[in-house]
Formats: sequence, C-alpha cells, structure tokens
Amino acid sequence: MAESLSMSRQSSEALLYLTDEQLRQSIEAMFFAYRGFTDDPDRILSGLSYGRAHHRAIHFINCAPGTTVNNLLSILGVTKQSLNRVLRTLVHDGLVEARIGQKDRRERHLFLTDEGAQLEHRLSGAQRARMRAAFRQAGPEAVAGFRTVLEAMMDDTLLRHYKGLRDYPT
Amino acid sequence: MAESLSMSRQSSEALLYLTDEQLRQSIEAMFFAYRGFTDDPDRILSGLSYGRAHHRAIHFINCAPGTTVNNLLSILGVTKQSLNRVLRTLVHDGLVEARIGQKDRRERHLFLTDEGAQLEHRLSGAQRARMRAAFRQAGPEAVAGFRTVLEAMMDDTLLRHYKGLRDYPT
DNA sequence: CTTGGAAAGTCAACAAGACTGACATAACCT
DNA sequence: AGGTTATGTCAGTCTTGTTGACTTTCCAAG
Repeated sequence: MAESLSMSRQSSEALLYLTDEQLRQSIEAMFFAYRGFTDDPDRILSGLSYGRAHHRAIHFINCAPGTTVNNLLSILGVTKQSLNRVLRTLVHDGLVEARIGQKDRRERHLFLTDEGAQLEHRLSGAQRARMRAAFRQAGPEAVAGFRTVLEAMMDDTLLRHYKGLRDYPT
Repeated sequence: MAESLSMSRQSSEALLYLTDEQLRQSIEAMFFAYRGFTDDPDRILSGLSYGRAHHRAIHFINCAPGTTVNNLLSILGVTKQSLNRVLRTLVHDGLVEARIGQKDRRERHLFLTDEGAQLEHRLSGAQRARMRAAFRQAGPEAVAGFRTVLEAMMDDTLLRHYKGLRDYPT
C-alpha cells in the first residue's frame, strides 16, 4: 500500500494528482469502463428475457451457495420485493433452487441448479474475457493499482456485509 | 482460457495475474465500486425529482458545452426518446439551454445555465470527494494503474466518439 | 402455554427510465 | 423538387426499482 515513495518524490504528496480535471476524467473513465464491463452479459441476457438484475442474483448465488434471501438483499442493496421478482422467475425457470432452512424454516437457502451454473459460467466468461484482455493490455502493475483503488472506493459497510457472506449457514 | 497452469511457475509472466478467481474478484470489486461511485449523486438527485439520467446529461453537457443532441446520444448510448424526456425537463426547469445552431439551424447546441452549472458542481463535487479520498488512500502509482486499466476496458468505438466530442462546433 | 412482536418471504400496484415504432417538422443538400 | 438529416413527440412495452399490505414462522415475555 505504501508505494508512493518511488515517484522520485517530486510530488511527494499525492495532492498533485488530484486536480479537479484529473478527477473529472477519472469519473468519465469509470462511466465508460463500467458500460463496457456490463455490455457483453447484457447482450447475452437480452436474448433470454432476463436482465442485469438476474445476472447479479446469479452471480452472488454462485459465489455463496446456500445464502439466504436476506443476505442477498444486503449485498445487492435493493428491496426484498424487487429481488423476489427476479428470484421467482429464476426458480420457475429452473436456474435457482430455494431450499427451506433446517434451523429456521422461514429462511430460503439459494443454490444454482446445473442449468443455472451453466448460465453463470457463460455470463462471467464474457466478463472475464474482457477483463482479462484489459488486464493483459495494461500490465500487472497497473492491475495491482486498479484493484487497490477499487477497494478504496467501495463503501466500507457494504464491504463488511459482503465479506461476512462467505461463511454462510447451511 | 488456458490459464490454469500458472500456479507452478510463479510471478514471471503476467498470466499469473489472470486466474479466474482473481478476475472474479475484480468483477465484484467493479460492481461494488461503481455503486459507491454513483451513490452520493443519486442521493442528491432523488431529493430533486431527478435521476441518474439527468446527471449523465448534465455531466456531459458541462464537459462539452455546445454539443448537439445527436452527439450526446452517441455518447450516452440511449435512444433519442429517452434522452429527450430528460432534456425536456432540464430545459423546462431552466438548467439547460438549447440554442439553435448558426450554421445548421436543425441542430440544438446544449449549454448549462448558471443554475445548471451549480447543480453540476454539486453533483460532481460529491463524486470527486469520494474519488479523491480513494486516490489518496491508494497512492499515485495505484491511481496511474487504475486509469490504465479503465481505459483498456472501455469500448474503443465509444471512446472515439467521446474524444471527437471535445472539438465541438459552435 | 399462549400471545404478541419481529423477521423472512410473497403478492399487488405504481414509477422511473430504458426500449421500439410511427410520425411531424424543419432545414439542408443535390 | 425530392431525399436525407436533426430533432421532437406520441403511444406502448419491458425491466427494475419503489411502497404497502399480507402470510408464515420464530421467539420470548407474561
């Protein structure tokens, strides 16, 4: 994290890098990059009468199989009603399975079916391919910096929610 | 696709940085960071019966004063009907001015009014503040890497559109 | 034990903002 | 004069977010 010294100290304080103009450019870069980032999955999904919301649900269920609806809610940052609509179609279409909890029968634990996992792989494959290309083009050092900045940009409370998700109940 | 071999010959080739797991983490980081990135402006706008669409229009009109509706369309990547709805309210509310073109009287050149510029500054200020904090925390090298990767992730055709926008007609 | 509240999830109705398609108007150009 | 271009508009649909009202289940205080 403390690699700021190598720049020959000419600008020892990072302040030099933070002119409004440079920040503005970064804001735009973020906008365009995010669009490129979601483009491929969106295209795939639009042919299946699904949308980005379905993608997000599938993604996080894949990362944390057995997670509950409530867990998913705090990660995705939407209302339970909104998530429920998406989940309902995914369950109906046989991409997601919702098992009633053992300890607490109010809870639904979510899993991808084989078909769901297949779609997940197809979607994330497109995203990984684009990201891999960008990473390869930018080089390993740039990638390290990229990830450092992204982590600093995330909302901390959100991040904690997410980390906590990893040790899900069964 | 064939990056699973890397775990043995550590660190020499950039391929090491491209494991599926690391890519997956970066995908999530991108998702969370983008949300943090849009959070503050969204909150401000929701109190004004505007949305993210208005923000985007205001942002790019501010960056390229005098741009035409058509220019904006190709940058934002939405339909004219969608943009028009937003633009209509902004003009009506006195945040944006649409001047008829001198050379080509079909064109409308878009400008922020003082009030519009004021709102723009308030919105981008929130975003700049968050980005500045992240950049400061991450350090200058990380920032350079961040921007390198973002640029590599953008869609090239889109980028060309955008660069072209800078030299707008009057 | 029962009852009342809290928590998890579902259903219904609505709004924002994207989309398509059709059409109008004005201006430009050959 | 006729075709193209830039813009605006109306109508209708889709996704995805919202709030409100409801059921089922759990838990804990009386």
